[in-house]
Amino acid sequence: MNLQQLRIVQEAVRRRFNLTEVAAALYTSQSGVSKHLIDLEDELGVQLFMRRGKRLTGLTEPGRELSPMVDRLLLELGNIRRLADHFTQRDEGTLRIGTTHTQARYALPKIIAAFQADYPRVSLLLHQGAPAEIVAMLLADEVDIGVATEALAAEAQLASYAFYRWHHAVVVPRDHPLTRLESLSLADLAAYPLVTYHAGFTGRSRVDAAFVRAGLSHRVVLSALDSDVLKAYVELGLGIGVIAPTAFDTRRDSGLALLPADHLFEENTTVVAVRRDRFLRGYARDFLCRCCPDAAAQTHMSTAAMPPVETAGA
Amino acid sequence: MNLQQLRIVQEAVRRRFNLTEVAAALYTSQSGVSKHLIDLEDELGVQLFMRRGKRLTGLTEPGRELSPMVDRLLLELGNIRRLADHFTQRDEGTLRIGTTHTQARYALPKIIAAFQADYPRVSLLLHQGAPAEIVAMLLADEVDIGVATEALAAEAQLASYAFYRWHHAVVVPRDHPLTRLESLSLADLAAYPLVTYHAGFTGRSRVDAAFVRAGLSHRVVLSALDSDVLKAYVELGLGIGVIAPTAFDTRRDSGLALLPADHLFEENTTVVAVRRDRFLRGYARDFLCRCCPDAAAQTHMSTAAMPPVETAGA
DNA sequence: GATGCTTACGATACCCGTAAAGATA
DNA sequence: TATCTTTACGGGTATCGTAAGCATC
Repeated sequence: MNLQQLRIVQEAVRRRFNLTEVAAALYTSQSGVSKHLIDLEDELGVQLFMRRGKRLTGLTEPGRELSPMVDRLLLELGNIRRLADHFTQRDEGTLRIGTTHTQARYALPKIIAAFQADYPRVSLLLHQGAPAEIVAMLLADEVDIGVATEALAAEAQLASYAFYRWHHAVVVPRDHPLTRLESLSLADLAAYPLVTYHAGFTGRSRVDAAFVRAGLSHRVVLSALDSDVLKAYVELGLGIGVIAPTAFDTRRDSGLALLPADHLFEENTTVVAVRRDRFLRGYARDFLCRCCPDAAAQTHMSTAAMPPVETAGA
Repeated sequence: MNLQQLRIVQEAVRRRFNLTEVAAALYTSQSGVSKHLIDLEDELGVQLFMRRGKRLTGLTEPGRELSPMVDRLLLELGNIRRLADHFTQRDEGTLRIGTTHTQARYALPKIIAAFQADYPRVSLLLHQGAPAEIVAMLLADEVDIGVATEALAAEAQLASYAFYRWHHAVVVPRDHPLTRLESLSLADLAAYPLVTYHAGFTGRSRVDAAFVRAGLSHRVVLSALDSDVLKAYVELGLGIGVIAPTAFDTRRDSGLALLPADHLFEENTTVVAVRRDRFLRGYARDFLCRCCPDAAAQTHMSTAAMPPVETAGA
């Protein structure tokens, strides 16, 4: 049994059992890949992959149980590699951030600019996606850090930290009747068609929940996943917008008015999350701390108690 | 980087950096061990071991952080091996149990006999030790299962399950004045010299706590770690015994009388524990379930290993 | 016929063990 | 001096890649 064999198992699962792809991904020959898998199955004495003729089609039951073990083992291998890099190339490397449009466009730029200034030798990679995709990216080790309002905090494998808290706000064309009200009520809003986020994005669930709780029925005439699109349609008069106020720029959005609605919708918390069992390079940890000062405490490091060096032998 | 190098790192830490011993333990040459460590440090670009001249004396800071990662990685490697054995040699192998004298002598025999009858091809290994040693054995992967009343439940890395609950009882010579009392009080006991367990054994802390709480001072004239020794001294008239009632055998201990004292001391729970992140072979899991029926739920298996401790956002 | 897996085979690199040398206590 | 680690060197083996052979779709 060796590490390359385990890497191949993992990659085979990820690539849906196409060994040609696996070989390409691992920069090796597919004949070697094939042999390694057969050797491993031989050594373990268990068939891990189901086959239809020569082609692999899936995992056997032992294979299904083995797969997460392999993942954890290789994750730990990555931790070792990262730990070494952490000490040798202190401020050099890559930081991969998975985030939603709204965060990438409005919440992160300031932090990223400051971070880049302090770590000029770190290249940043922004992977944009839906919250559920960000969770998947974190779990598959495709990004180091995830930022979103939804989905992250619910995943037990992730440690998430509060980035900022906010309430939805209402955006309307500058001359809209709602701008003349002293204070908004949900009933006022329900009278108009709404324009807001897709389900699963940027706190959409909170928006719906508020109306349901008030016994009002609202009509979402258009839902989209990014705030810019929403604002564009509000400007066209399609409906009134319910968006994250971070996404409102007084200067740029001069054709629109932002009406606070803190009292109407439940609070949202945008969080930054990392895989619990993954070692974070120094600069990655710093990035996390810049977003969430209260994350300074954690940092995973040596959580698992060192085996007592002393009582072992004799 | 390869698995052998990591095994060597782990063994070097356990053997306190004596590479000659490491080589012996891993059935290889010490020159190879030395080279592997140097190669690994080269590849990682970090010195892992502190050296005085040529001798290794300890871990550097990177080494200290790396060590637990290596342990987790190799634990996972063991899980893979065990999983394979689980499927190939279903009811064949070894079961290593770490336990205290009292459990080995009185609580386990019946279960072990039944187990052995059902799994004739499994060899059992009883490692006897103090509760703290049992914890160390579990963490160092020297035993599969631990049984004790103390120490186990307090360790976050272990999952422990209630085996049985009990209260301390009093043992006295057959004709002792205490046998004539309707019911015992702590004050009655405090009048005599006591014979009971060592600190850290079989609920000793509960015994002391009871007297302290009652504002009484008790004198332990002899403490020992096994119940048989205690009973012998009680029989000699050295003092009255406070022991686990499991350890009393009406026929064999005919020179003694057992006086219940459920109302005097707090309840103890003897537990069976396993390392959380360790895969249990089928028969090992069965043994656990025979002791603790409510352990049937757990079993680690495909449940993404819960990383130790730390919670964060919500 | 295109794609994908396995087998065969030769070159390379890696790993191990013996032996000798160097360092430490 | 005895113990321990490193370096040197040679033999064996495992790994890898190319190429050919087959199965699947």
